[in-house]
Amino acid sequence: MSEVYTISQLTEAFDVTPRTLRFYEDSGLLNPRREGTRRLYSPRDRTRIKLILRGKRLGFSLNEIREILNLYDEQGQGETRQLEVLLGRIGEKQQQLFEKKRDLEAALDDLSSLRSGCEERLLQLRGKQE
Amino acid sequence: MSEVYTISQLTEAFDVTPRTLRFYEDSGLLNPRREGTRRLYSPRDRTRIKLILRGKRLGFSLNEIREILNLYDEQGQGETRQLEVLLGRIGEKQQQLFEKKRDLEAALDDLSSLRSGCEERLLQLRGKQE
DNA sequence: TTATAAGTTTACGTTTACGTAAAGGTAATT
DNA sequence: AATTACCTTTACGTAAACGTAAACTTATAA
Repeated sequence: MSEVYTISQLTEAFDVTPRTLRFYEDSGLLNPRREGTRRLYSPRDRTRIKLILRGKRLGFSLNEIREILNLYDEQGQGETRQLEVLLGRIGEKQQQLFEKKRDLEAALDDLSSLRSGCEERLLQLRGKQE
Repeated sequence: MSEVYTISQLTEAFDVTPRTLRFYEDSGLLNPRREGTRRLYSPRDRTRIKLILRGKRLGFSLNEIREILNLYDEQGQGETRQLEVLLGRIGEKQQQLFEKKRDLEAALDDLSSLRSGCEERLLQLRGKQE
């Protein structure tokens, strides 16, 4: 359980280049501490990278991903009003994800139909052939 | 049931600019017929636009989307070998979508947990307050 | 002690997916 | 006849998300 990671450990783990992690840092998505000039990433940084990359795979921009990460950050400040606002923003993001889920399921349905059609056609062709 | 659409009809329907549709055409994703110089889009073009935009929302690049559209196109050429290859490619795309679905569900789970935590915290605060 | 490996900053380059004029054609109103 | 609406092509501009090269530092290995 090493508490910290070097940049190369994380680039290997997530299959990204150093440039990518530095770019995310420039964009304000990561904040590794420094040992001299070297970056040292914490487990927290690591999970943030995981969230960033997952967000990218789902088609979110880095700006949208920043909003999501902020949700996790602002959770600590336990002030009633803050929490209420936060809950609203969480709800919006959930809504966005639900919409994506609908899109995804529609796409899966389309591909299933296409597949069925092909399989059927293939059976017919093989029937004729024998 | 008008069989054809002008560019402005489709830009309104899908909330995109003319530039976007022309760009998709330049990219080889659409092929509207022409009446003189004007573009006339068929129902087929229309459904292709729908597929393109859905693909974009799911984080696919236009190149990846082209691959998907090609699956639909090549379906007609009923030659056994062709269909077998096609079925393989359909399977790959389905696989990609399943992976995205896993990502999506993980993201939804995370947000649900975050939400629960906030709601719990909020209840505690309101308990103290009264 | 001199490579070698791993890290750093700086800065220009590149791809994708369009945005945004500019300059013009055509068809229906006014 | 001239305005208006809608369309066209051409072409340069732009934001996002990095890639890539150059020039340099620091620590470990040979």
